[in-house]
Amino acid sequence: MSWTDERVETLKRMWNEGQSASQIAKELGGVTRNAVIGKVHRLGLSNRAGVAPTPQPTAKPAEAPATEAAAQPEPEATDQPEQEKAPIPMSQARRAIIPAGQPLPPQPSANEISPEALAKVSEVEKGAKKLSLMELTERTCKWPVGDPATDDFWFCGLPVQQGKPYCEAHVGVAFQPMSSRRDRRR
DNA sequence: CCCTGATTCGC
DNA sequence: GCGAATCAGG
Repeated sequence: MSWTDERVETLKRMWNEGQSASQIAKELGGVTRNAVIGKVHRLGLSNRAGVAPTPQPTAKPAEAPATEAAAQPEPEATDQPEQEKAPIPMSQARRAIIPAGQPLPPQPSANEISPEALAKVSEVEKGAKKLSLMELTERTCKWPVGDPATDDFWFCGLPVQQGKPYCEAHVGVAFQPMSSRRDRRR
C-alpha cells in the first residue's frame, strides 16, 4: 500500500482526532503503526495537542529555533465518524455461579447490570481465551465463567484493562457505579 | 506484558 | 519517501 492522497487525508483526520497510530494503521490497513508514525513525522504534523519536549541526550546541536508552526486552514468540524455498536441479540445471559470461599470477583446480580454491559460481557465470553486457573497471569482477565463444579468453567483470559484484574467488558460489570441499589430492606 | 509516540537508518 | 527496528515512557 502506498500513501495515496486519500489515505493521507484519512491519516491527517484521524491523527487530529486524537486517534492513536495503531488505530489509524488498523483503519487504513496495509500499514503498521510505525508506518503511520513515520508518515506523521514526515508530514510534519507531529504534535497534535502539545507534545512534551523530547530531551534527547544525543549529540544534536541545537538547530535554529523554529518559529514556524504548522497551519490548519481546514476548519473541519462536526465529525462523528463511528461509534461503537453492540448489536448483541443477547441470547442467554450467562451466569457464573461462584461458590463462596473463592477469592474471586463477586458476581453482580444480573438484574442490576446495564443491558449494555451484560451484552458486552456475553460477547466477550464468546471470544474468551478460556484459561484455566493456573494459566492466569497478571494481564489476563480473571473473570470466571461457568460453574466451577463442572467442566464448563474457565476464566475470561482476555487482555486486562491496565491495572484492573479484568478486561474492559468485565470491568464494566465488576465496578458498578452503584446506582439503583436502594433495595436495602432484606 | 500490554500499549503509546519518537527516532534512526537501510532501502 | 518509506517503515522496521529500536528507543523511551506509561
